[in-house]
Amino acid sequence: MPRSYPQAKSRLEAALQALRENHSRVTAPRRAILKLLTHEHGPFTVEEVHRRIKNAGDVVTVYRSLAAMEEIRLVRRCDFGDGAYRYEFNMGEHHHHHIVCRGCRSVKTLDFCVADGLERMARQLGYANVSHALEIFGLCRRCQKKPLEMAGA
Amino acid sequence: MPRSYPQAKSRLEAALQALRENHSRVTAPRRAILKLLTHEHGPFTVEEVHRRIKNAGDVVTVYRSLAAMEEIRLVRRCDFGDGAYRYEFNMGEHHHHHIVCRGCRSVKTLDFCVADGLERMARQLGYANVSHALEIFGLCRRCQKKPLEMAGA
DNA sequence: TATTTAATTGCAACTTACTTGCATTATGAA
DNA sequence: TTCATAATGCAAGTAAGTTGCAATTAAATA
Repeated sequence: MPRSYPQAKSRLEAALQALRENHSRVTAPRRAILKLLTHEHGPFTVEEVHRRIKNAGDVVTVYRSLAAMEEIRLVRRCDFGDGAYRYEFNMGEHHHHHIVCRGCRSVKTLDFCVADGLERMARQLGYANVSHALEIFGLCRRCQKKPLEMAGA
Repeated sequence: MPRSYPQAKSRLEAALQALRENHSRVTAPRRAILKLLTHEHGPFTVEEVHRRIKNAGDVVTVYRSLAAMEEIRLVRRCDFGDGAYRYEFNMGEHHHHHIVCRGCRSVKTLDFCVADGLERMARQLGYANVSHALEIFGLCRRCQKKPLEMAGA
């Protein structure tokens, strides 16, 4: 059940504005991609974005658009370790993490982070440009009842 | 500079024993792979393991051997988000994490974990079979001086 | 508004990491 | 020593993502 964000429209407008400010162009595919990402709870694989959108154009366009958006920090790429990267809208929102169901791949968002201390430590160890990736995996309640979907468990 | 583990030999013996106890067979490729993993500081990609070993046989064999070893928890797979999984020897050792240089891909091991609390929380939220993936990325001191290697930065 | 330029797209071909099927080989239990 | 079956090697196959290039088009400028 696609959950809609509040203020999705203004988020979309802000995103398009950010594109323009970065000498990127607002095209039909990009508009459609951002509409999906700002209106529904992701993250989405490239394939999902492409499938769910009418004017998203070629899949290659989706790849390239998302890469461009990631570069200007409109979108964040996450890695659930299952062979396909996922993208979620992340414009200035604070850092957060996910709990990912190994069965149905549903995602719960945690709005805090426990790894700030680790980043600080890495900086003290002399690293620059520090970041981190943290994902929690498990089997959600529904999937615990459906043994067949327990692929990755 | 490959750093050698203390007690590497006994670790290797224990690993071979674990193979046998799991109805797996000790073959030349597997012996060679485990020798590398127990004697040098990883983690290594499949390609690295294959390249560095004389009797490792076909790359397919390395893929299959490492997968088999992962299944019986002799080896842990980690994901630095750069398109190739890495494997490290991890036989009963406690859970830990890495700081990975985005330049040279060198790895520093942290012998503790901050995500236990998160796992507990996920379980309270109803998830079963909980695990997590956490990696820290940064540019190590050496790579900060060599701008050309800053590929992923 | 018309012109211009450079970003974006679509297509097709390619790369890379990894997997699978199957006949052959060889480990280790009996 | 025999023998079941685990593991290997080879070749072919996937699947995700990338690249080159000509055609298109957004938006800056005249």
